[in-house]
Amino acid sequence: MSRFGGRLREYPQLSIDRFDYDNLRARAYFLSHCHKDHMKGLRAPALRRRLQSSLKVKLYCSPVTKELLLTNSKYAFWENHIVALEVETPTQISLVDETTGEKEDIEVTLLPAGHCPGSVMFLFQGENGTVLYTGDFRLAKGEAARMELLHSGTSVKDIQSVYLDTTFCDPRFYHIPSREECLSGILELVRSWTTLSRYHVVWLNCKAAYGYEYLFINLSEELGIKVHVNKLDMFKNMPEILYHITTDRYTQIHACRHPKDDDYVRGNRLPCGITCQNGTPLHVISIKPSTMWFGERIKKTNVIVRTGESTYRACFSFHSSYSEIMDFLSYIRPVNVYPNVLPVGGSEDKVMEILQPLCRSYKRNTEPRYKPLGTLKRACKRNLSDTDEDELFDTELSARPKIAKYQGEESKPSQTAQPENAERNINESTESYRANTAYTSLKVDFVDCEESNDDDDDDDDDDKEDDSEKNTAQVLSHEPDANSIASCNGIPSNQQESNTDIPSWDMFFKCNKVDESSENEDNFPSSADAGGSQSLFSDSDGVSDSTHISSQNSSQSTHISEQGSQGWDSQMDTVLITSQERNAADFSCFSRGGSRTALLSHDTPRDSQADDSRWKLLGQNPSCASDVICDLKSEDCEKDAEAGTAPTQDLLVEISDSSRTPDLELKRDSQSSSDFEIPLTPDAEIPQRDKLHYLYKKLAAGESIMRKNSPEKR
DNA sequence: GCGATCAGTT
DNA sequence: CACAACTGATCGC
Repeated sequence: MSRFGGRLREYPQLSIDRFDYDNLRARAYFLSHCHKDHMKGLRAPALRRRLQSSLKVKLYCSPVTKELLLTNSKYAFWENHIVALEVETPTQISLVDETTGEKEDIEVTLLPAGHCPGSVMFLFQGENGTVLYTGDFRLAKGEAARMELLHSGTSVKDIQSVYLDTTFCDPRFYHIPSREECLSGILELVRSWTTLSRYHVVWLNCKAAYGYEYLFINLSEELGIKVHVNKLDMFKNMPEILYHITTDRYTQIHACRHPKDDDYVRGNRLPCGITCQNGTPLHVISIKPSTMWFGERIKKTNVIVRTGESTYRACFSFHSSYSEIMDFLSYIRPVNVYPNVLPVGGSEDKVMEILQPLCRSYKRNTEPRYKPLGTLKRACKRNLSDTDEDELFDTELSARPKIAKYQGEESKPSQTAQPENAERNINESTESYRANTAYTSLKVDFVDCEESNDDDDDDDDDDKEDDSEKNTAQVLSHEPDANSIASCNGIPSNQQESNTDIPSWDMFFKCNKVDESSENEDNFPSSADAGGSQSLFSDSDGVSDSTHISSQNSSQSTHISEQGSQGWDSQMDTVLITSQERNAADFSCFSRGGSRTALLSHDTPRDSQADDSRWKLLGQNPSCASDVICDLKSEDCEKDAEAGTAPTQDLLVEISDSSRTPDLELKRDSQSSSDFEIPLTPDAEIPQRDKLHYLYKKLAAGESIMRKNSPEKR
């Protein structure tokens, strides 16, 4: 929850996302998105009075945010004071003090934030420097590098300060599965249930906030089932969304709410009141979107967890993970950074310890030489291409490559950020700090790959969380490795980036990233094991697994079939889908295909240019580049998709997928995995071109390999 | 009576 | 698991 006071140090005459106290005297207001914690004071009598006596005070926001706001009658009085600014369109605004006549101009640019429909970041440029207020955001790694308006030419703009969404700025939240991974997991779960009969329905236990729309859209598009919601008038002018939601209760997917909805659902009644259709009782399962995170080393990657007989928890996050935040900030490299949010158990000091080393102001102290201003520069297109190549060959650690790229491209690569960080840290003296920061950027990407070396430390953290799993965890751990490796090899990474570009909901949000981590729910030995084996690449397991898995699958299928009761409870409970799996699974295909199309403009059937713009408003714009990559990916995806088994099987399939994934990969993986858990094997780290080529060929041939999504991160 | 705040719940 | 919201109690204008 935002605790930002509303004003920037550099431009105190503006108020952003806060409208009370001193903000009542602002010369201009800005609203990043329509969540209540960013709207404090927005409908207070005091502000309302001020508007009535002012001709010049305006509230600036994205077109979508304006629409959502004005649909609520409580904010209707803003109607003549709201100015919708197109996303990614620099706009000059005159700030006039109505009492003194004093005037100042400032340029503001809205950038897609990927948090919820209409969410944006504000980039201000004026006399006191360039300042970026992120609002709440979820951007996958590398996305900042693709935002042209954050650049001047091929380099990142000189940004004085960043006011940052630090919701998950804690190493504990190192990794959060990508939107795609989460979406694919949910999709397959919903598919598996709703295909059992028309009386099998799913209730998505979403809170009232905006932000789940892309989930509804994707489920609707993939399954052909509209989502029941309480109201949809706020989307009346957003056909892309409107088309996929309904107020007709007789649909198989519900996201409706009721004060006692949990009780209702427990009683097999939907929040909208229905319990049966055509005299036939409904079979309801509930899926609660919630944030799941994984430490750097965590191995499990389940994005769906069964929490009861008919209840599930699905990974979902509106905010960037720790590694995403670090990637973002390390790319921007502002002079200063200010947290907008205090992480749950954290203090401002702690957050600053993590963030400051990534700022230029901090650097100076320790190392002047290392990244002077603007080291991170990366053109969009370039990035993509670079990434591809790099990933493929660069090496080993996808992560490094990235960093290297960022910094390296311009300044010489001599050393990456690490040195600096390390030094700084030392100076600063904070250890934890060091660990966090130093690695963060780097690790993020490669942790898995390369690092078998480094990580040890990190791992520890993860372990805490994972504890329960342990044994399984180990197995699982392999998985991550595999992934990482794979990614390292480059394929995944490429995919990732491309993915980022591609995802269908891109329009809405950019996602990307994939990782592997794993997590959760432990317990189910059998399932867990399976999971472990699942690792796409996981090697050794792979073989045995497949068998094993198959059994599980069957169990799952059973489960899914509904009653589950028997066999699966024990095994299934926890189950579920690992991110990896998903990646491999169709979803990735879809997303890519879709996204890609989206970019191309197929995306949604109706998308046309107009739509595109709208989507941008909603969340993000299709990233610029990706095309080439996208294509490649898409192909892969398609192939994969084809290869993919029947939809219903997905859950099962996914698991199996991982297992089946490819021997080839397994080999590597095995190495990698072994590296991970055990010592490092140098070999493992360094991908070899031959292998890479081999894998590529396979991909080209449509043969299964690793999942494509996995990519980005490492 | 309305609004803001806080605690508790989901 | 955290989040964004809602509910209800309390307090002040």
